[in-house]
Amino acid sequence: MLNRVILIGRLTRDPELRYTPSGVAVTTFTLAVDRPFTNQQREREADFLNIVTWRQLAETCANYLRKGRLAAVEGRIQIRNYDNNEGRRVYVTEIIADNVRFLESANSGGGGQREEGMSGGGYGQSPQGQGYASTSQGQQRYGGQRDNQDPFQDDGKPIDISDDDLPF
Amino acid sequence: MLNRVILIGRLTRDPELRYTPSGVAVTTFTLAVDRPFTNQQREREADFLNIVTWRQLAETCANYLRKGRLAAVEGRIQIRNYDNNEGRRVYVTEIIADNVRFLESANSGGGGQREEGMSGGGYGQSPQGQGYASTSQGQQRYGGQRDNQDPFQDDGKPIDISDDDLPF
Amino acid sequence: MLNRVILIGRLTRDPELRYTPSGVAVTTFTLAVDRPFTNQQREREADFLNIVTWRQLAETCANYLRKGRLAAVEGRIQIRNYDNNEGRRVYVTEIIADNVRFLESANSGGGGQREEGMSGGGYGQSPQGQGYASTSQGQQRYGGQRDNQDPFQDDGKPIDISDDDLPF
Amino acid sequence: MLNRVILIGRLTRDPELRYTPSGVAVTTFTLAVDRPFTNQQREREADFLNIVTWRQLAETCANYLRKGRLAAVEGRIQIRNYDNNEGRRVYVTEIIADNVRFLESANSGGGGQREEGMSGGGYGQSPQGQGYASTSQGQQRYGGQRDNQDPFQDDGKPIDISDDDLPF
DNA sequence: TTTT
DNA sequence: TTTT
Repeated sequence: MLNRVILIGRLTRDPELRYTPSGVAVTTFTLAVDRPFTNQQREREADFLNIVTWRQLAETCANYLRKGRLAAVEGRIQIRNYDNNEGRRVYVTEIIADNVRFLESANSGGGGQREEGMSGGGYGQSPQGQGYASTSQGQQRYGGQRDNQDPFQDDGKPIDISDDDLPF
Repeated sequence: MLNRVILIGRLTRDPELRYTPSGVAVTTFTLAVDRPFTNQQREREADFLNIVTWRQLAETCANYLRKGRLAAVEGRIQIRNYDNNEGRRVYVTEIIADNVRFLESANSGGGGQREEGMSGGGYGQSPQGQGYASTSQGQQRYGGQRDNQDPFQDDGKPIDISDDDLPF
Repeated sequence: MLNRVILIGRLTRDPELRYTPSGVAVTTFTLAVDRPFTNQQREREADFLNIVTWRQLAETCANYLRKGRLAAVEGRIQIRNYDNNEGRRVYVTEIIADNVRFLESANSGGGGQREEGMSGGGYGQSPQGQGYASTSQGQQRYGGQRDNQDPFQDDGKPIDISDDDLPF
Repeated sequence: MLNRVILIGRLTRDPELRYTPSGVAVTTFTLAVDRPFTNQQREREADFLNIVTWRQLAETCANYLRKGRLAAVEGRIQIRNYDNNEGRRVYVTEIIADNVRFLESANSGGGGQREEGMSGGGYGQSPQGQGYASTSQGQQRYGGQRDNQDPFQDDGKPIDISDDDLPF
C-alpha cells in the first residue's frame, strides 16, 4: 500500500530504449549501487538493480544517461513473472522509476563518452548542469496508465520490437 | 551509494525465525504490497516482497508479527545469488530491513490469531498499541556486522539450521 | 533536486478543508510523529509536522481522516514565508503530500469518533479497510499546477475563505 | 513513528563545525533543493533546508563538504524550539542526518574551491571519487545517544562554544 | 554478466 | 505460492 525506493548509483551500461507494440517508449538500465559495508575480503560489493522507465521519462533517460554515469532513481519495486522457454516461471524484480536525476552532466567526467555522438534531435530540451526528469507518478498510479503493462497484451498497432527482445 | 526502501503491506504468512550456525537470529517474511493501480481486469494486484531482519529486530518481528498484519518496513534492496541443485545460478531480491513498525496490535483485527499462543518469554518487552522495532542501521552499514551474510560462511559453532532450510 | 519525505504518525486534530479563491481544495492537518528515542526524562517526545494536501487528495483526507487516526504521508518538504502583522517575516515548514494512506479505518479504534457523524455525500467512494488516496505527483511537479501556491495570488473567482483563515 | 527524509541539493555555504560543552561534534549546513516546478514567473525556486549532523558524520561533513557542492542527505525531520531574546518561542525545523553522500569530489567542479585550503589532518580517511559518510542510525535511535540534544543540558565538561553560537 |  |  506504500512502496517507495530511492537509489543512487552508476549505470553498468548504456540505457536501452524500446517501444511497445502500441508505441509506448520503455527504457531499461541497470544501476550499480554500492553496499554500505565491505565483505569478509574487505571488498565493497554492489547490488545491480534493474530500472524501468516509461514514456517521456524513458526518452529523456535514453537521451541523457550513459554507462558509468551517476544517477538518482525514485520509484517502486515491482515483481514481474513470465514463463521461460523451458516452461519454468521466472520472477524478475524491477524498479519502476517515476523520477530520475542525472547527477553528472556529460562533461563532468564519471562516465564513458558515447562513441557515436549525441544522435540528433533530442537535445532541444537539454538540461544544463544537473539534469532532471520525471513522470506523472500520480497518473501512473491512479489513472489508467499501466506502467507495469505486459507489452504483448497490447492493441493491434504495428509491432516494432521483436519477440526475443521481450520480456525486457 | 544510496539504497533506501520504505514499504507498507501485510504479511502473507507468519514470520520464520532461524539462527545462523554462529547463533545470529534471522527472521524472514513476505510482505504483500498492493499496487497503486488496477490491472486490465480491474483487479488490484500486489507485489510480494521478501523481507529479512537480523538480530534483535529479528527476534522482535518473530514475536510480534503474524500473517495478515499490517507493517511498515524500512531497509535496503539486496540481491543474493546461489547455485541451485541443478547447477543454475539463482538470483533472489530481498529487502534487508533495519526498521519495522507494527501498524496493528494483536487485538486490532487485521490478522489471524496465532493458534499456538504466545510461546513464553519474549513478551516482557511487549509493545503496547502500535509496535516499534529497529536495528542499528549504522552498525550494519559501517561496522563489521554483515547482515547479508551467508549463514554457511560462518565459524565452527553448533549448527541449528539444516541444509534444506537454506538459503532462506 | 530530490526531496522526499515519508512519515507515519497520528493526527493531532481533525483535518481542515478550505478552498482557494479560485475554488481549489486545500486540506491541512498536523501529524504527531514519535521520535525514535526517549529524552533524558525517559519520555518519548514527538514532532508535530504540518501537512498540506491539494485537490482530490485534499477532499479525500478531509472525508476520511480524523483526530487520532494513524496515517502514512508521502511528500516533499517546503518552506513558505509571509510577513506577519508585526511586519516580521515568518517561515513555515510544511510537508506537501502527494500520497496519504489511512492506516486505520473508522471502526478499528485508534482515533476519536467524530461526534457529528459522517456529514453526507463524500462517502460514495468510501474505501473499505485500509484507505488509499493520492495526487498526480507528476503533474504537480512538472505540469503547471502549483501546489505551493499562495491562495491570494489567484484569479477573480468568488472568495470562500476569509482573511484570518490564511496563511493556512 | 516513521520519519524519513531524502534530499539532494547544494550547500549554500561552507558547513559549520562546533562542539557541545561535552565535546560532541555537530556540523550544520543548509541545502538548497530545487523545487520540481517553476513559479508563475517561470523561475525555479528552491527550499533551503537546515541539516544537522553529529559525531563522526559531523567531522566528515566538515572535512569534505563545501559551499556549492552537491550532496544527498538522509535523515529525519525534527522541530526544535527555544525562546528568543524577546521572550518569544521560536520553532526551527531541521533535518537530523544519519547519512550524507558527497556527489561531487573536490575537483569535479560544481562548487567553489575553498580559499583557505584543506586545513590539515582529517584527510587521512579521505574518500576517493564519490564520498561516503554515515552515522549509526540505530544507535541514535534506540541507544542512549540523543542527537537532538540541547547542548546546554549537558554535563560539567569544559565549554567550547559561546552562548551566541547557540541554538545552532 | 556488470558501474566508479 | 501468497495478505486484506
